Amino acid sequence: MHPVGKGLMAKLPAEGTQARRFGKTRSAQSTALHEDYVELIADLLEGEGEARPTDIARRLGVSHATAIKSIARLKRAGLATARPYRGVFLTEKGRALAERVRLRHRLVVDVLRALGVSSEAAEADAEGIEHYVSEHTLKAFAQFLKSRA
Amino acid sequence: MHPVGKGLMAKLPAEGTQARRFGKTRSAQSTALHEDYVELIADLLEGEGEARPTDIARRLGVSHATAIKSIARLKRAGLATARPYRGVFLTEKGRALAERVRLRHRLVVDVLRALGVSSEAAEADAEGIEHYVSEHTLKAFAQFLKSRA
DNA sequence: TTCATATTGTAGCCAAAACTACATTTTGAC
DNA sequence: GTCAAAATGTAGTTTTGGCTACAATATGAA
Repeated sequence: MHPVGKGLMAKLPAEGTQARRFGKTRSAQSTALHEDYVELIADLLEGEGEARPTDIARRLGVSHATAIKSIARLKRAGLATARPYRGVFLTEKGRALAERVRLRHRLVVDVLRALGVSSEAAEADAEGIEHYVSEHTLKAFAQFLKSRA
Repeated sequence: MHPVGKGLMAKLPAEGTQARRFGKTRSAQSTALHEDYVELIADLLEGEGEARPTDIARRLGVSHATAIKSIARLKRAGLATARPYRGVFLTEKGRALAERVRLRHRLVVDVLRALGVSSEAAEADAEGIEHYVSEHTLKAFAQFLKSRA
């Protein structure tokens, strides 16, 4: 994927605490969109049997042109396949990503709800939050949920 | 706060569950950068007495040219002031935003730590997560922390 | 005071993600 | 089988956020 960041985290000054608090966010942005699309496509394929650009666009709240362009990027990234007028499908890599994203999404929602956030807000916020939860934090979330089950 | 979202959630198809799970994320992206910059500038002003573009760039891990462009956007947004070769300052609005961002950041970090996430991971993840935590969720976080104090 | 160096600023390029407007293809009703 | 409507695709524009390369300004040592 190597979105943009090449020598980003390379020579950080390491002066004090807030030196490395930033940086990762930037290259993660593009990943977030991929994840949203892949997650939705997986949902559509399961629920409707097919994932058409118009449905994707409607669900994401963007124009169909935007959706089609993003799907092209997904293809370039090796996450999806799509032939003109034939709908969108996920590659093996895409399916794996979708599965990971889905698990993570559920975990984040569950944690938020456990903390007293309403279902609606939990769903809404998780959509943004989930893209920034590291593996480490994810594990902590799982353990927390298990401990209070 | 009303970050950007105007008519986004307006005419959603409301078909089933995952209809409104997306959308907000998109327009929130630009806000996140503003928040990062304002937060950092406030830190620098407090800690160093001044916020120079080069320091900002280094801390954010971007080139100084990028930082300067972003500072220009901050100015356009009424969050900062800056005169050539004179450093960057925050407007009243900018300071208010910085304060809100800082509070929220601390709250997110504290919650993550309370859930068993290490300090380092909590700091790192919070940097991404914080931009997507709604007021509602923020309140729940505060209450959760209070309840287990 | 001069001048090298560091800082700051400007210009120009690129890719992503959004849009509108227009063109093409499919599909379903007839 | 035709043809209108819906779906899909394409083109061109904008803003953001990133970069490199180059120009201009400050600053500090000598």
